[in-house]
Amino acid sequence: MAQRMSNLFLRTLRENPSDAELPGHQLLVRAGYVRRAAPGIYTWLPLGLKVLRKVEAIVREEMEAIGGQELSFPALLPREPYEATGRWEEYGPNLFRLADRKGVDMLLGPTHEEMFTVTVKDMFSSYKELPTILFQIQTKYRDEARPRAGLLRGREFIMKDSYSFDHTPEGLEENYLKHRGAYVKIFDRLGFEYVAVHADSGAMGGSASEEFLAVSPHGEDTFVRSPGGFAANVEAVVVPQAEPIEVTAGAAHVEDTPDTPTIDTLVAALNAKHPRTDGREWAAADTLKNVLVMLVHPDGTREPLAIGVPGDREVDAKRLEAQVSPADVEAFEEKDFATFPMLAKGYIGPGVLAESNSSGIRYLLDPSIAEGSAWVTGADEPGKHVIDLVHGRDFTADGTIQAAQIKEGDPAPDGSGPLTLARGIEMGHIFQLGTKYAEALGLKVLDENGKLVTVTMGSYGIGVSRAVAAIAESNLDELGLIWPRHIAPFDVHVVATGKDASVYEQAEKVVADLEAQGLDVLYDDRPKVSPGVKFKDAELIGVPTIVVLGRGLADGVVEVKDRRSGDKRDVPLAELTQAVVTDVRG
RNA sequence: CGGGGUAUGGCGCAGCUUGGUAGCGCGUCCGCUUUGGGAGCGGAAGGCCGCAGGUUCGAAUCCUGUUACCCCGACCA
Repeated sequence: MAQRMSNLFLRTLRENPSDAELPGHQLLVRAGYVRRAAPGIYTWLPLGLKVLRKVEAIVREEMEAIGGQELSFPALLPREPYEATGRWEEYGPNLFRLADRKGVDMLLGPTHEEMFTVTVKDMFSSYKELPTILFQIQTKYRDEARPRAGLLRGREFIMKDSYSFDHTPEGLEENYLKHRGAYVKIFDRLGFEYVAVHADSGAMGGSASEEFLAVSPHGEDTFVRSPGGFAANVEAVVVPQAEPIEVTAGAAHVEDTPDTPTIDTLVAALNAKHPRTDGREWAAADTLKNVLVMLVHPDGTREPLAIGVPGDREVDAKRLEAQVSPADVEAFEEKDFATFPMLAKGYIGPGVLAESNSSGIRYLLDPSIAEGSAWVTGADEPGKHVIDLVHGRDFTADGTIQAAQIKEGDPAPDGSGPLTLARGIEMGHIFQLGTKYAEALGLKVLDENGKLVTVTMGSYGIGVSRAVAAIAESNLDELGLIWPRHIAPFDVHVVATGKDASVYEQAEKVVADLEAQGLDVLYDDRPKVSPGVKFKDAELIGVPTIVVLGRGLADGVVEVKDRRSGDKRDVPLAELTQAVVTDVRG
């Protein structure tokens, strides 16, 4: 049955809600698709639910096409499996915890690795039952410190998560590639620009890992692309180790550089008081900045770490976190400086850093810092810097770390040219998890030789509700949403205008004919609503084809509008159904 | 957790400086008119002004405290 606007549970808003920021999210609220119930928690109204179901259907189809079997775990989970893997503790405040009436700890599932693993363990005991792909499309809960951007980062959200189970690395690889193929098909169908990037597998462990990012300036992830087609999340970019260069600098010498605690002030002072002899000016890139952070390991122990990067770069917090995971990174505070009196804040240099020096603090360098290169850096005394300090000659570090900020124009790891930076929204993540959870929960099967082997797993996620938001963000104009056809809540939006009863009678026939062709029709039958309101609502709601019955009927024609292009054409009544079917089905 | 901002009817906002009957637009309901670009006129319903204390004859408004929400950052498969 066609959905009549007179009977649709919908209220469109003329003005943007004050708590919505992103254009797509504003429109989803204004057009009556979703409504905020609590911070980061949204109600799916009828229109929104129809869209969500369509996205789910696409994901489900492609998962089934690679042999995935759907199941559904509870959202409300027992503590025990999460205790066994350590995540009851590790997840920290992001985990929604609750207790039942007997005081037994429960949680709302933030992700379901444990449940999949435990369930497969309960049911399988032989390699003959592998490989298996299981998936669910399910509501997840994470008590994010700061939910934002509507559906893009909520505390309740819908995710497809699947897991593959194999007893050999080859099997895992194969399932990983199957998922990769399915993901390409899914994202090709969803209707936003996306890019698959190399990712950091981070705290989840595992090796091969790729993220599918929706390209968007509103994204929270930064990724790089090279002219040669290399693409990676900045967290996963590996800066190559610079080749040693010939030492050309003279002997290192300490100079007075009063009041130069920052790179900017240092560079200015150098150019004023200690100009270079080769004719060019000092630049931030000539300086070596030594940044101190405090690592907090999962067992609670704290370890200071010094990172040396060229002065024209920051330490990228996300890259650093990815490198030191599972440890957390905290700021190096005044009280920490107090315990290391040899550290002169603002003038810290390699002279006291490294495990073999007075501070004993582990000192890691950015790999772009070549052996033989000369630097201006802190002399470990307030108001003093050392010039021409040469890496390998005058100082050494304990190793290197991939933590420096990546900049637009940096050379690409594949050697194809300069990197470009862009932002993206993480829509999917696939990675080879390996045995982390199987090990922790004892998921083993008997192999061909009758020996117990730990099952190796792959983990694959897609943000389903986030996908709805991403589609909205990339399919809109100043008038409203513009859904891709296979995502739209309806195939066609029929608008009857005017007060003449014959228009509505004709519209009923048109609607019936379109439905007879199998189309899903939204019919604006509201009798006392002015045409302008109906047009605005239709544009806001964003069904891709809009059929308008009104004044043209006198000449036997009906207007067919393409929402995306704005093109309008008059079609004779007799040809209308066929014309619309052609538009909708391509 | 740091910084900034806001809490007044379903939505968007004004009023607060200088205390004195709680207002506007949109939406909703009734009537008449109107019907190709968010209609007009007339009528109506709907608000413990976030919460708690305090000052005052009197507090949306002043004072103290508190909570919530939004934005930026930190954080975040």
